[in-house]
Amino acid sequence: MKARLSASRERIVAAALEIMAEHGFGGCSIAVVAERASIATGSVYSHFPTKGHLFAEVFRTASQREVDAVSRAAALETTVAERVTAVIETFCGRALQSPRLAYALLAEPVAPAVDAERLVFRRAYAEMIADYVAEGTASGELPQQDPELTATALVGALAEAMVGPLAAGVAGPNTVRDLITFAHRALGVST
Amino acid sequence: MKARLSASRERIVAAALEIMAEHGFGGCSIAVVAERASIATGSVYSHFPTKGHLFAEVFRTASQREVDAVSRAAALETTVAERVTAVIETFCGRALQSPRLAYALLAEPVAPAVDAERLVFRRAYAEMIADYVAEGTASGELPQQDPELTATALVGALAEAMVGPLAAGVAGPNTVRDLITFAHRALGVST
DNA sequence: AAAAGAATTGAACCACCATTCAAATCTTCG
DNA sequence: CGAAGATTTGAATGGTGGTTCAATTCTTTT
Repeated sequence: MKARLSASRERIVAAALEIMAEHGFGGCSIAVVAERASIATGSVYSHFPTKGHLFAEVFRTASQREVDAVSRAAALETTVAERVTAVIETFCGRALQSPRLAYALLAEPVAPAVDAERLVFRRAYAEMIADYVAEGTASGELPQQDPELTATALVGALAEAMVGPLAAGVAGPNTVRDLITFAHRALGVST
Repeated sequence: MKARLSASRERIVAAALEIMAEHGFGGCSIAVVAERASIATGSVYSHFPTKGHLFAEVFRTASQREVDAVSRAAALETTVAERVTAVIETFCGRALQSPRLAYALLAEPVAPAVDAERLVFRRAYAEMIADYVAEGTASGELPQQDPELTATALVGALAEAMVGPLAAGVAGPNTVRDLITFAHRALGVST
């Protein structure tokens, strides 16, 4: 019984995730999500108070997955330079693999309730990077700087550099390599 | 007669600009704009086919103004480093002076038709900066790099670094200074 | 000054979609 | 098995706000 309840809740989220990865948030009406989850539209409201709550959770789930993947990749490395390289390669690699999803998470116009989650998403990246930068300045690998600001700016740089390729459907073969160079220079990695 | 026509067209755009600078695009319904312009709601449609067209033009007008101001400031300088400094100072200074407008242009969720103009807006900045970067690599002031990518990444970095302060209403006193340092490092300006 | 044409008015229309709720179905327990 | 309670159904509701259009007002022309 409880199982059935949480099962259909998960089916709703899963259905919404699929649709959003295919068509973005724009294609996600309650009716469409309910149909994909094989339940009635009204039943969605047994599990979520409003559409905003549902899609906030969907956004959170999808973005957590991304942050985790990037975080895991970075953790395998040791120097700040290597970690930032891993962050960029993973971030860009995944974005180019699932462009519709990446666009939805990074840039698609959405309702304010969902937009708030996007700030959290970007801050999660920024905090991860800020930690590495702080390590680097502490150890002397990097010159003195405000880790928060550097990290925020880097996240912005990555996101912006991806939006074009995501819209166009392709990235130049050197985009990722050049972004890594950009980031290393910006951090002050000694060459 | 013709004068009257284009006069009220301009009044519509001016009214929409005011409202958007005060309340963002969210506060801009056709009815509100028409009222501020002292015309009937229906009359808006004698000048613009749809709401999207109107606000695309409004967005274009506002952003052109910003790009021009930044461009003018940069043109007064000579080295790439100084020009980029001028770009950042002008960009951030104006954004912090008119936070509601800056937020609307940079980050506010909007209809897709208007969103398309945002890409143009950001590209205009990126192209300006790309020209300077190309100059710099040609003259040897900067190391070899892809000017387009560097410029795009810098625009993203600036925008992202401003969103927080715009939402909070204030920027740390060192934000602009640190952003300039970030940009100079990223470009490879020799210290 | 009057007729023809253009522009303006603003209330009504309509499409869209989130949200609701009474009826039907299913689950649990005496 | 049958009653009580919980869940699901999906058609109906409602709010929002862009868009339309017949009636009106203004401008131009003769």
